[in-house]
Amino acid sequence: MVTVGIKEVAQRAGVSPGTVSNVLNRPERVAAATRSRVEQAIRELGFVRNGSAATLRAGQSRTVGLVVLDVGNPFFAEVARGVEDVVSDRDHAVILCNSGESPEKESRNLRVLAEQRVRGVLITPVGEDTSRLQRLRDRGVAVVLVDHSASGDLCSVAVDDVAGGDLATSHLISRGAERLAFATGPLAIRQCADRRKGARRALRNAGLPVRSIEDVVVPEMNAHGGRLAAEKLLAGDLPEAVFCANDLLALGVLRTLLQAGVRVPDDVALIGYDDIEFSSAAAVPLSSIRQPTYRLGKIATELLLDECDDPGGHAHQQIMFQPELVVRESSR
Amino acid sequence: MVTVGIKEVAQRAGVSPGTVSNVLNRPERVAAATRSRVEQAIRELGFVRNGSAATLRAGQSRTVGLVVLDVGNPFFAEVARGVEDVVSDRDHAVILCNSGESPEKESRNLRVLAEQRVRGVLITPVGEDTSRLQRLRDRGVAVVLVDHSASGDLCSVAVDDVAGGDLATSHLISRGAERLAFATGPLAIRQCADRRKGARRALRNAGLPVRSIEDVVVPEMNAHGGRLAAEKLLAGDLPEAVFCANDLLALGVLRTLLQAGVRVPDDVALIGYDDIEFSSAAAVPLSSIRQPTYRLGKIATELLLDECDDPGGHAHQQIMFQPELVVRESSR
DNA sequence: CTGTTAGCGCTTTCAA
DNA sequence: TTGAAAGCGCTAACAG
Repeated sequence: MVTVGIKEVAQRAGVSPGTVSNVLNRPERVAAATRSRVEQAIRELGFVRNGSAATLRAGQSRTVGLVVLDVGNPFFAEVARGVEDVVSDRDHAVILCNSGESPEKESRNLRVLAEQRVRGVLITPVGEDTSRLQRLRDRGVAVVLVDHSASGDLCSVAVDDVAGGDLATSHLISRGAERLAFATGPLAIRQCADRRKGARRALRNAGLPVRSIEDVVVPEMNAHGGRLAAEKLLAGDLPEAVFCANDLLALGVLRTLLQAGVRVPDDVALIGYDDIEFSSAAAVPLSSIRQPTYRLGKIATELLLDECDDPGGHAHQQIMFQPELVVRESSR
Repeated sequence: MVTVGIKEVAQRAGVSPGTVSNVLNRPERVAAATRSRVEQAIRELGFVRNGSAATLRAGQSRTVGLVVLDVGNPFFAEVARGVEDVVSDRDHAVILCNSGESPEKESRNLRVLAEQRVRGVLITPVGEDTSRLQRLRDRGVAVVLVDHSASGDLCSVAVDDVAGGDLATSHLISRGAERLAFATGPLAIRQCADRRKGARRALRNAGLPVRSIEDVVVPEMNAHGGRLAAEKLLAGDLPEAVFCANDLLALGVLRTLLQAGVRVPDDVALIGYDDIEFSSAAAVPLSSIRQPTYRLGKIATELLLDECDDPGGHAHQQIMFQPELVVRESSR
C-alpha cells in the first residue's frame, strides 16, 4: 500500500502542495488550467485526502455525533435517517452512538465524540441532567437536544407530547366517549407522563371530570403490555374509548379485545401513538398520532450545522413540533 | 476555550509528553506512582486526547464505517445495533452511512470513509459489482459484506434466504397444503428471488410439481402490496396456503383475507418472513421466518476487527446464518 | 495566482 | 522507567 499524499499529487501536477490544498479547499482561487491539471493528477494517483491531518491542522472536523437511546427503535432509526441525509448533503459524516438508556454508556459515547473532535452532537439525553452536555459545549462542541426540550442555552427539537395526548383524547371525546381509559407504560417515562397530561387537558376543555379517564399502567410498552392492559379493562366495566401511549400497546389491546368478542370501534374506540407503519395494517386499522420523526432529525441537524458555521450569530432555538391526528377505522 | 493537550498534562504532572502518551497507550510501561500522578493531572485538566492527531501519527484510526441500504428499515437498524455494541465494547466508533440503494451515494460514502481513514468498512453493497470495494481494500481498509455473500477474497455474513424459503414452504406442505401461492415483491430483489428458489426446492423435495405454487408479484413489499396480492388471490381459486416474502406483505394479505370472510388458517394458512415485532400481535398471530439480525451486525463487526488486528493471519470467512421457523396461529 | 513555510497534537524510536 | 526529538499529512498565512 503506497501512500499517496498531497506532495505526490503536487509533484505529478508540477505545482506546490499549497496549490493542491487550494484546489481541494478553495478551488476558485486557482487558475482553471492549473486546477484541471491537479484534478487529473488526483484522479490518476487515486489520491484521497487524509481527513485526520486536515482536521488536526484546521482544528475542526467534518463529523457530527448522534447519540440515541436505542438505534433498534424505529423512531430513532428514522431520526437517524433524517440526520444522515442532511449531514451527507453537507459533505459531513455521522458518528453513531447508542446509549441504550445507560448514563455510563452515554458518558463514554460523549468522550469518544470529544476525542474525535466532532463539530457538534445531536443527543437524546438519558436523564434530565444536562451538565455533561454543558461540559461538552464548554469545549466548543455544539449540542442540539433531540426529542427533549432545552431551556434557553441550548437548541432543541422535540414533539409536543402534551398536544398529542390532547389531540387523541379530544378526538375520542368528539366521537361521544365519556368514559375513557389511558393505557400506558411507566409514568416515569416523560413521553407517557406528557401524553397523560394532554389527555387530562382535553377532558377539562370538554367539561368532563378528570375521573372520566382511568389510567391503566403496564410495565412494558409493547404488544404484551397491551394484552395485560386489555385484560385489566375486560375485568371491569369496559370504557367507551381507550387511548394507548403507543401503537404497540394499542395493537396488543386491539387483539385482546377482538378475541374477547368486543367490537372495535362499535363497543370500544381505540387510538394509539406513533403511527408506525403496521398500524394501518392491523386487524382494524388503527387511529394514531403521527410524529414528524424524519424532520426531527433533519431540522436538528440543520440547527446544529448552522450553529457550527456561525457560532457568534447563532441564536438558540427550542423547536416544538406539533403531532398530527390520523383517524382510521378503530375510532371512526 | 483553552486547549489542553498532552503537553499541559505533562507539565502539570511534572513528566514529559512521551510519558503521558505512554500512560494513555501502554500504561503498564509506566511506574505506578508516575501513572497516577499523570492520571490525576488528566482529570484535573479535563484532558481529552485529540483523536485526529493520534490517528495521523499512528496511521490508523479507531473507527469503522457502516454503509447500509436504508437506516430507516428495522432490519438495518437492528444490524446497526449489533455493530454499535461490538465497536463500542472495543472502544471504537461507528461512522454511519446510508446509501439509500443509490450507487452514487454509496461511492460518496466510501470516499468519506476513506478520508476518515476508518479501519474497516461493513457494507451491504448496492449492486453486485464489488470492484469499488476492491479498491478500498487495496488502500488497506478491511471490508466485510453484510447480508450479501462474498466469494473468497472477502469476509461476508449473510442469512440463507433459500433455506428460509424452503423452511416456510416445507412447513406449509407438512400441514397438508398442495396448492400454494408465493406473494412477493419484484423478483429482481435478490432476497425475493432466493426465497422463491427455496420454496421451489421444498416442493421438489416433497414430490410436488413446481406448478403447485403460484407467484403473485406486487410492486411494493408493504401492507398495501399485501392487499393487492390478496385481491389477486381472491379473484381466482384460493390456494390452501400463502407464503409471503416479508411480514408486511403478509399482514396486508391477512387483513384483506379476513375482511373477505376467509378464515386463517382454516381456509388459507399464511406465513411471512422477517418476524418483525408486530407479527405476533396481528389479528391472527403470524407465522414467520426469523433472521438473526442483531447477530449479523455483531459477527460481521467481530470479523472486521479481527481482520484489522491481524491482517496477516486473517483468513476470510463467508458466514451463512440459517434462519428459523416460528410457527404461530396463522399456520397452526 | 502560486510557492514557501511553520506548525496542528500526538506517537514512537532511541538514548539516557 | 523516563525524556528528547522527529515527523505523520495537511492547511493557511504570507511572500513573491
